Amino acid sequence: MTTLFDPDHTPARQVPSAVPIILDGAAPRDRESPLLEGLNPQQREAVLYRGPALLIIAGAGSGKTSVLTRRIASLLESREAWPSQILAITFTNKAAAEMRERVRAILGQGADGMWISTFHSSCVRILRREAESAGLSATFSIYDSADTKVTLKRIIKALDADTLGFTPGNASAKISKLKNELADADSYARNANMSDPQEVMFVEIFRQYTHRLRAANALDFDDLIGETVYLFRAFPKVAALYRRRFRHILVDEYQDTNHAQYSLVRELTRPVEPDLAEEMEATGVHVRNLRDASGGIPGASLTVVGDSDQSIYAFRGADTRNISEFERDFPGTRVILLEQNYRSTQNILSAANAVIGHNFDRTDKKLWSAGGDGEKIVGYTAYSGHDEAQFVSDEIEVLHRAGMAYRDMAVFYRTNAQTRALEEILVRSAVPYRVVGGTKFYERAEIKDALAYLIAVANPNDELALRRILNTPKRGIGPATETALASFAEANQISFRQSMRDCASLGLGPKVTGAILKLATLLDEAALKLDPENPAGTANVSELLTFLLDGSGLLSLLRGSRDPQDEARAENIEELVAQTKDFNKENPDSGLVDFLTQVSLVAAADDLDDASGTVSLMTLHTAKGLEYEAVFLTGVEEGLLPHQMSANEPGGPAEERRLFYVGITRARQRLYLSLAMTRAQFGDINVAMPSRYLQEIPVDLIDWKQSPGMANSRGGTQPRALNARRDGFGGGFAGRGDPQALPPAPKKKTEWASRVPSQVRDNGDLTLMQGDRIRHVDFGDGRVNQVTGDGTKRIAHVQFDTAGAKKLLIKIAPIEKL
DNA sequence: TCGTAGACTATGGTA
DNA sequence: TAGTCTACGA
Repeated sequence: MTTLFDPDHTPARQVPSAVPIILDGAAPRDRESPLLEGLNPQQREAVLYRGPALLIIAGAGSGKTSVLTRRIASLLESREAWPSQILAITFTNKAAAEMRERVRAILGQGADGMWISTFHSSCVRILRREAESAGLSATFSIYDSADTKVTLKRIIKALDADTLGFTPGNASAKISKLKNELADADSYARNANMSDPQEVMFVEIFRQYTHRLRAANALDFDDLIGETVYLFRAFPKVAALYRRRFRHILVDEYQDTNHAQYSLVRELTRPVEPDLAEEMEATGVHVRNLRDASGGIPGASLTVVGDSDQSIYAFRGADTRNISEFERDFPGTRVILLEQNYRSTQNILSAANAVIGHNFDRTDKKLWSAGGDGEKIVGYTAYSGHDEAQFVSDEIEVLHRAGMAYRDMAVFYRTNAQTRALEEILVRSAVPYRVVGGTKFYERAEIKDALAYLIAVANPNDELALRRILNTPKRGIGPATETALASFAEANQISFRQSMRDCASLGLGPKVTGAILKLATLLDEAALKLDPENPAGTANVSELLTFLLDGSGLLSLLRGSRDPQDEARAENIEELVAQTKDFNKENPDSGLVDFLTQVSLVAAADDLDDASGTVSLMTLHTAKGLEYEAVFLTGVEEGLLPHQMSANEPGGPAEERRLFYVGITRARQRLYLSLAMTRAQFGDINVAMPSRYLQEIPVDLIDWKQSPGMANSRGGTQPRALNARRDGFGGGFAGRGDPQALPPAPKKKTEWASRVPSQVRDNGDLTLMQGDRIRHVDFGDGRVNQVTGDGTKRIAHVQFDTAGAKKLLIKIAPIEKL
C-alpha cells in the first residue's frame, strides 16, 4: 500500500500541483509509480492525462475500473487534488463501493472524504443539504416506482382517466420519460396538443401527480436528478458552492446517462463567474488558490468512461449521443481507446465482436486478447425451458467437479420470469444458487409496511406512507374511512396526519375513531424520540422501529398468525430490525433519514455477495459490469432475446444485440449459449425460434451439443444438427421426416452461417389418441396415456418403454406414430 | 368492515 | 400459472 505521506515515494507528486501534467501515450518515465504497474500504454495515458475533459472509450473487460481508481489515486497522491475535491459517479452502489474499496487499498485513509456514489445518492445528498432552496423539507421521502404507481392509480381513478386508456403503468412511464428530459407538467402542456382529450387528461394527471408529491414532501427517482439540476439553475450561488468544491468529476458508464444526468454533469462542470467567486471570497469561502486570471474559478476537470456498445438503458432515457457528442460538448477533449481485453478468451471475444459488428452506426472497435483462444463456446438447443435448466444444472456440476467454484459461475436470462424453471431444477439438483435482483427485500409488502411506519415518522406529510399503514395491521379502518379522512384533510387544507388527529369531529364510530387516534398517538410519540434539534434524526433507528412494531402489533400479529407465509414475513421484519442495528453500529452519526435514504437507493446489483459460494442467477441487465469464469446465457430465442416488445421500438433490436453482447463479454473462460424450443408462459406453452443473433456468431466458434434431457447420458456424439441436414444449416428439430418440412435456405448468406435451427419442426395435424404407440427420436418407443389441450397446444402424456413418463407438445415433438 | 370466490391480467430490463 | 383486483355476502 502506498501512503500519501511517504516523502521518498511517488515521482508524480514532484510535479507542482498547479501545473497540469500532460503526457502523450507511453511517455517513458524515469521512475515508475506503482500506480502504473502492469498498465498498457493507453491505460497509462488514461491515468496520467490532465486536462479539462477526458473521454475513455473502454471496451468490455479492458480494465476501466482499474484505470479509474488509479486515476483517482494518482490525483490524490500527487496532491493535485484533495479527496473532498473529487466526485466519482457510478450507476450502482456496488460499483461505488468497489471503487471506494480499491482507492482505499491504494491510498488508505488518504481516500476519506471523496464522494464516490451513484447519481441518485449524490443528488439526495445535495438536495437534503439544500432542501430549503429547493422548497423541500430535509426529510423528504423518496418514492420508488411502486409508490409512484399507487399515487398515479389514485389520481387516475379520481379523474376517471382509465376510460381514456390510462393505467398507472403507462402514465408513470410517460412521466418518467418526460422527467428524464427535464420537462415538467407546465412545459409539457405548452407544447401539447390541447384539442386532444387524451393529451388534456395526461397533462392533468401529470399536474396532480406533481402536486401530490409536493404536498407529501416527496420526490420520485427521476426528480432526484431533475430537481438537483433545477436547483443549480435557479440558485447560481448554491451551484457555485458545488462547482468550487468538485474540481475533478469522474463518471462511469457514461453511455447510460440520460439527458437529466448529462445536464447535471454539465452544471457541475461549469466555471464560476468572477463576480460570484469574488462574493464567495468575501463571505469567507476559501477560493483564492482556485481562481484563474479572470478572477473566476475554471470548470472542473471531467473524466467519463463509457462504451456505446454496452448501452442497454435506452428504455429509461439513456442517450448514447452523450458519448458520441462528448467532444463537441466539451471542447479540448482527449479521447483514449482501450481495446485490449484482459478478461475473456479470444473465442469469446471473437463471438462478441461478430455479434456487435452487426450494429451499424457505431465506431468500430475490436476487442482482442493476448490470452489465447480458449475453449469453444458451447451451444445447446433444449426441448423446453426445463430441459434447458437441466442442461445448465448438469454443466454447472461438471464444471464444479472439475474444480470451478460455484461463485465463479453465473446464469443470465432476459426476463425475470425465466428464473422459475431454473430455480426448480437447481433446487432439485442441490446446486447452491442465489437470484440477484428479482423480488427485492425492500419491495416485500411486509418490509414496505414496516418502513412506511418509519417514513411516516420521518416525514409526517407523506400521505402515501400513512395510508399504507392506516389499516396495517388490521384495525378496522376500511376504505370508506380512509376516503373520509382524505376528503376531510382536503376540505380543511390540513395534512392527512392532522386529519387523523382531528378525526373525532368526523362523526365516525367510536371503535374506528379510537383506532385512528391510537395510531396517530403512536406516530406522534415516536416522533418525540427524534432529536428536535436535528429532525433528520440521530435517533437510534432500531429502537424507533422496535417501538413502532411493538406499538402497532405488526410483528406480533404476524408471529401469531396461522398462515405459514406469515412466519416468513415475520422473519423478514426481524431481518429488517437486524439491519437497522447494523446500520446504527456502522453509522453512529447517521439517523433515521439516512437509513431510509440508503434503503430507497439500493439496487438489484447491490446485494451481490461475491464471497458466498453460490451460483449467481440474474438478468442480462443486472449482469453489466460483472464477470464470471463461466457464463450460461439462456433463452437465446426470438421473442425473448430480442424481446418481443423491443420489436416496435426504434433501435430496439440493436439495443437487444448490445444486451447479448454485454452477456457474452461477462465470461472469462467458458461461455454456454442455450435456447429452448418451447417455453411456458402464462401457463401456456409457446413455440420458440432461435434468436437471430445466434447466426451472427461464426460457426466454428460454437460447439453445438445434442439436445438432452433425454433418455440416456448427455454428450452423445451425434448432435441433432447433424442428423438433420448436411448443408450446414437448419439443424435441431427441423428436418426429420417430411423433406418439405425442411427450413428454407438461409435468406442472408453470411460467410459464417451458424448451424442453428431456423425453424421448428411441425407435425401439422398429427392426431394421437390414448393407447397409440409412438416413436420419439431420443426417448424411443412409448405408449400414449392421455392427450390434453387442444389445437396447437395439444400435449401427449407418454409412457416410454425405457425413458419413463414424459409430456410432449404434439405439434413439434420429434415423434412419429407407429 | 372483512373474507372469500371468481374474474382478470400479466411477465422487458432499473436507480 | 399465479398474483391482484372486484363484487358480493356475512
